[in-house]
Amino acid sequence: MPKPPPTEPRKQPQQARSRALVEAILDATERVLAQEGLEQATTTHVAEVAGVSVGSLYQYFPSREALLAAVIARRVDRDQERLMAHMDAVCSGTSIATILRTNARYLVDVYRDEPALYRTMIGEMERVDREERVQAMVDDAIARTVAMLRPHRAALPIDDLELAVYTIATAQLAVVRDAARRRPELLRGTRLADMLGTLAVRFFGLE
Amino acid sequence: MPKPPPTEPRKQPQQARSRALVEAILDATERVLAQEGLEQATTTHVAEVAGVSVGSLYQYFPSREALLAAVIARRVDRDQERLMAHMDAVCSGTSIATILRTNARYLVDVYRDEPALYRTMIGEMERVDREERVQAMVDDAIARTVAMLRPHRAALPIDDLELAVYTIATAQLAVVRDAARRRPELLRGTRLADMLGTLAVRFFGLE
Amino acid sequence: MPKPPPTEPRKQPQQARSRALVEAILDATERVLAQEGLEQATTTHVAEVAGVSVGSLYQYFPSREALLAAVIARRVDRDQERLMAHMDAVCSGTSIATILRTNARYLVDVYRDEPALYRTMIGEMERVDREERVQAMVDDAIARTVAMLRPHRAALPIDDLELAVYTIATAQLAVVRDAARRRPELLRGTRLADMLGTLAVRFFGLE
Amino acid sequence: MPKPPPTEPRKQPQQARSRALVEAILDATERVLAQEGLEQATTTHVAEVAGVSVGSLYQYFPSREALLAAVIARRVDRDQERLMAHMDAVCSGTSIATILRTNARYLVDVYRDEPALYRTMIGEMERVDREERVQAMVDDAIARTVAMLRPHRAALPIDDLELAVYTIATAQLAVVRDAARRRPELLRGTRLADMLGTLAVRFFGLE
DNA sequence: CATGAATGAGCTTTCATTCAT
DNA sequence: TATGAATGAAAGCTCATTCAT
Repeated sequence: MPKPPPTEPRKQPQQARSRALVEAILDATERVLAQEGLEQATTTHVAEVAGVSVGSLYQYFPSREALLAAVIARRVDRDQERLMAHMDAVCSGTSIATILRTNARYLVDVYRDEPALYRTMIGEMERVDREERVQAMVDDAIARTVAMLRPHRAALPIDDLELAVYTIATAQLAVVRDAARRRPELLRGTRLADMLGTLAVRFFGLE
Repeated sequence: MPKPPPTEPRKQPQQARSRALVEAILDATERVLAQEGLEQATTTHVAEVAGVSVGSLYQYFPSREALLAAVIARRVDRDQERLMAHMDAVCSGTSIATILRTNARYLVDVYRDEPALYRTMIGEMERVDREERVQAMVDDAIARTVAMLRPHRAALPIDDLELAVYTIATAQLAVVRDAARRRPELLRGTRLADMLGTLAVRFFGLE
Repeated sequence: MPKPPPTEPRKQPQQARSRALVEAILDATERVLAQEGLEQATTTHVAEVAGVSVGSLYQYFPSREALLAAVIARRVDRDQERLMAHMDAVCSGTSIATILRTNARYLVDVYRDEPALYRTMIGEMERVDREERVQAMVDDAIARTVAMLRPHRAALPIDDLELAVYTIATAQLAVVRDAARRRPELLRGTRLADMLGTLAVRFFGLE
Repeated sequence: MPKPPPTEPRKQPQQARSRALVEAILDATERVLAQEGLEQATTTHVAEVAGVSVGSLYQYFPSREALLAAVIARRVDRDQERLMAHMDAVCSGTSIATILRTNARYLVDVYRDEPALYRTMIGEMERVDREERVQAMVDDAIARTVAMLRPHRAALPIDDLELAVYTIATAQLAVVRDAARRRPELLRGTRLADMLGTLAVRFFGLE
């Protein structure tokens, strides 16, 4: 039997060639996940789609599990980067209400591109890398928002600020994910983003 | 085929026995899903845990897929029943705000019992029974809420009532599910339920 | 695991009821073999078609193997009876050529009724009951024919009479079986029977 | 997929290796069929006997069915080749009687080598590859013989030439097969072949 | 390093057979 | 005795993983 699979990335590919290979494999995995689903994402098939051999795949990913984790990690990192960059850019010199509304709009943006991929991945996200990255990203976003709101705490009709931010963040994220899966058309326009902005703004009694 | 003896509740005994077996198998499946995850929910293992043979399992469920679908169906049916019963009971003679708050509390109740199970199941729910039950239940709940709010429409600071209710319902459900998965302790107290109630109430400008 | 299955008939059902049951089961088996094929002839399915429980089936047939053997045995016995009766009836007071021709016609008759059944059974016949009945029947028929021809031995252009009869008997049987499987329409008319008669007659230099 | 090095007989080495494996598996299957019978010819067991893993077996044969079909196909192809080569060689410049006799001898040759294998295979042949190869081979042989005899039609005491050839061909084939199964010793000498030759010759009134 | 044929544990599913009722 | 639910061995097949080339 195959040994219990390690999950850590096998190496840090520093060479450009390796990096390119890793990216190609991750891209192929995303493509398969998005178009054919989790069950079809076998190592052989992914390698095939990536145009490399299974052996090469295993050179960079010690197990299927690790491959899936890496796909998720990459997505999450990208999303986080975008989100954080956005929050940094926006956090200075605007009203909190505006910030909350812009954030909501941004969140919708992130999920708009690849609804099919997210549909498949969201389920796996929890399982594969639960404690690590996704968690961290969300928690980081929550922490930043808490930090942002803390100065205005007194003015807000909120007891437990941390819980409130967790609630609203989770709510927004979940609605976007649900829409990605079941109502992708909602991601196209502005209405959902507006609604999520309003949700936050009213929740914090800002309007 | 020989008939059962003409006196007696006809096939009650067999049916009772069968029913018990089916329940035992479903229970075992839930246990495995909750404690060991989807991949470990093999037909052999589930049968083992249920204390029956694989053969018996297949007597009642034509395939692994069908078994998983049945687990979900049972859960969803139960939850829906509880939720609907609750909504019926509550909808008369109280303020809308109170209704929204009570609903939130109830939603939390439903998910409190088996967080680990829902953690695993939620991913599968989409895949196995997406269009049918889960969908129907959520949509039904949304429809009821829309119906309830429509009379007060003019007073609400809401453009698209249907979208608003979808948003808030999805948000509440998702937060509860997320909590079930990642912060089960939140389901124990009242704070999360209160927060979700407040989320809805403020969103509809009712307070 | 099921024990190595016995093949002997479990009991000699002397009571009429039992006998009827056995016949019903054998009939059902033939029907299933003819219409659905060997693979579908599972014990459960046969029992179902026969309108009895599997348990009852096992009361009379100790194994599936035994059941199939019994079906074949019954067929063979019947065919043999018919054939022998025919040969007895025909053997007195006619020319050998006529006898051979009539035999051929009779052989075709036997296989005409249930081509689909024979199609399935012929393959099994060899396997299930090879040495016992089919063999015995053929050998008996050969012996009778040899006996019939021996007096005229001198007049026949044949060295090894036994081998010659084996050859012609096997040939006729095989052609009929092949026709039953692949050209059932040939069994309808007289042409095939005539041809087989001619085959024998000419082989023995009788015409 | 990376290309093989541009010099060298391209994929010859792999193909040679694969081919050897395929042959090994087919050989093993024949051995199992001959010595243990159809039911024992499970994919696992065949792989074991061939000294490869099940996985490898499935790399080359998509299913058990396909494996059995391949065994039969290989046998039939070989036999057909031999038979056709023989008929071509023999058909010029001899009397028809001689041709018929030689053919019979040849037919016996083909079945002499592996009686046990044929015993098992003959049953399967019908089922697995009925319409395709076996049929084609027999029909081809019949067609050739018909063609050969047609010029002498007037001289033959035969009405329906096609039916006559079908009859004699089927008869000869069946007798040989029956002998392969039940009287393998008959295949050793010349007597059976002579008898079958005589059968044909006399049937066509050639002697 | 890359390759992809080879491996084999383990999954889903079937069905002959038994035995408590 | 008849029943048919229960059993579990064993089949066909897949796919993550390895390693000789």
